[in-house]
Amino acid sequence: MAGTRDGGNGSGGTKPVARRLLATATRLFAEQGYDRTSVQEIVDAAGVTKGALYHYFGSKEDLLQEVYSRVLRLQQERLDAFADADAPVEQRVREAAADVVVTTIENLDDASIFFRSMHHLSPEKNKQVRAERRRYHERFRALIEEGQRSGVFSTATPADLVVDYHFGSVHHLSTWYRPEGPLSPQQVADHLADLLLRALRP
Amino acid sequence: MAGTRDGGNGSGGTKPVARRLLATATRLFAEQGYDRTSVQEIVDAAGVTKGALYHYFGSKEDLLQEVYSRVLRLQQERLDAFADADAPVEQRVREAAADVVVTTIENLDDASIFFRSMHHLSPEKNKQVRAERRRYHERFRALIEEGQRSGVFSTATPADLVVDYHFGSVHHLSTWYRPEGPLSPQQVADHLADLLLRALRP
DNA sequence: CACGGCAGACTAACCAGTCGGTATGTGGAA
DNA sequence: TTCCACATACCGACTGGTTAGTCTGCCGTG
Repeated sequence: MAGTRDGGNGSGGTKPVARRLLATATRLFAEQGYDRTSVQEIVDAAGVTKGALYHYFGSKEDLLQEVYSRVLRLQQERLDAFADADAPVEQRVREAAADVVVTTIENLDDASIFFRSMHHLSPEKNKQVRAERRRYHERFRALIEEGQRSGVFSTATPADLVVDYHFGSVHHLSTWYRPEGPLSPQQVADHLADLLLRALRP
Repeated sequence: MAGTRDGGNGSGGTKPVARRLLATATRLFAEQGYDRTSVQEIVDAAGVTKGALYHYFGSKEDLLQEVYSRVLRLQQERLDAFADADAPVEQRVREAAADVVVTTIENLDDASIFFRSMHHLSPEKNKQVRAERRRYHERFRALIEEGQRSGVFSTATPADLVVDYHFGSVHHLSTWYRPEGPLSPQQVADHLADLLLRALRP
């Protein structure tokens, strides 16, 4: 039934038109929100028609989910790499905390869609996204707990709350960060990671 | 032209029906999002008809703006009170930081609407809301800067970023906080304020 | 009787998704 | 080489359904 439809598969060879459609949709969703963006607008901006869009994607919602899974995959991979590295906990946390800030800023459109439009997904897809998000959260929490057990981090705050505290600031980036501002992504990331580490000092 | 329309004025004597409509709309917007909630749903849930709603409000968007201005008014008042108090900076920051967490949790519906649906407002109204938010932000920043100047807070991070860091976590509350969870609003608030203060230690 | 408060049918606009049709490309048989 | 069969890629008019907002009129109260 799916024909050439591009479900939500791995990475590899997506067709140029499909890629352009997804990129255009991402931009428009970020600018105007999911509900305020019509399928017609997307195909017009991408220079094709509805026939093309529905040839590659099953529904408007599928476009949204594609954005999510791309972001989640990317960030999970990066977190795993930093967490598994061979370095002191303190440094691994700092690098992971800073990295998620940089990649979030570099994909600010995806991020703002992610945090603003998740509730537009159908219950099943929403559940799936939440599960992936939890996996990410747990991985980060484990890292904090490791530091707390080994005594380099304070145990004054439950690790769960610490993670939510930091990801709050990441979440918030799309609200206030502007590329034309005075701070580079890396500078912002270093500051935010520093705040986290300072808060965790015993 | 406005007749009995309730623009977006002060506090005082709003009619019961108008209050019920606003409360119902707030709940539905928080549950389903602004765009996914039809005016028909709101009036059905409130036990009236469209005639009543458009008698008291000029448009669906006006309902949204009412939610915003109520929250902003409340939080600005409280921040001013804490900031103007006669106490050491450290304590004033701690109390203000904790208070905004408590009041956000106590009005979690308003908060999630606020952070998720601001982009649904028309440009003018959006601008107005942003201006009020900036006022709030600046007040908080001034407090941090005062502490930095007097040496009780580290100057390692620009005050602006510190404010965004903390409000990120406040913003984020509506994503993860659940009333049935293990922590009371006050406990969460104390933890988050503590994290902020610990991060600011010189 | 005048008017605020509200009912509810109505309208004009819009939108996601469908579907029959067309163009382009590819591989194999004659 | 020519021609046919078939699939992929895409077009765009159309449909069924929904929505915000309007408008006419009723009804109880002062």
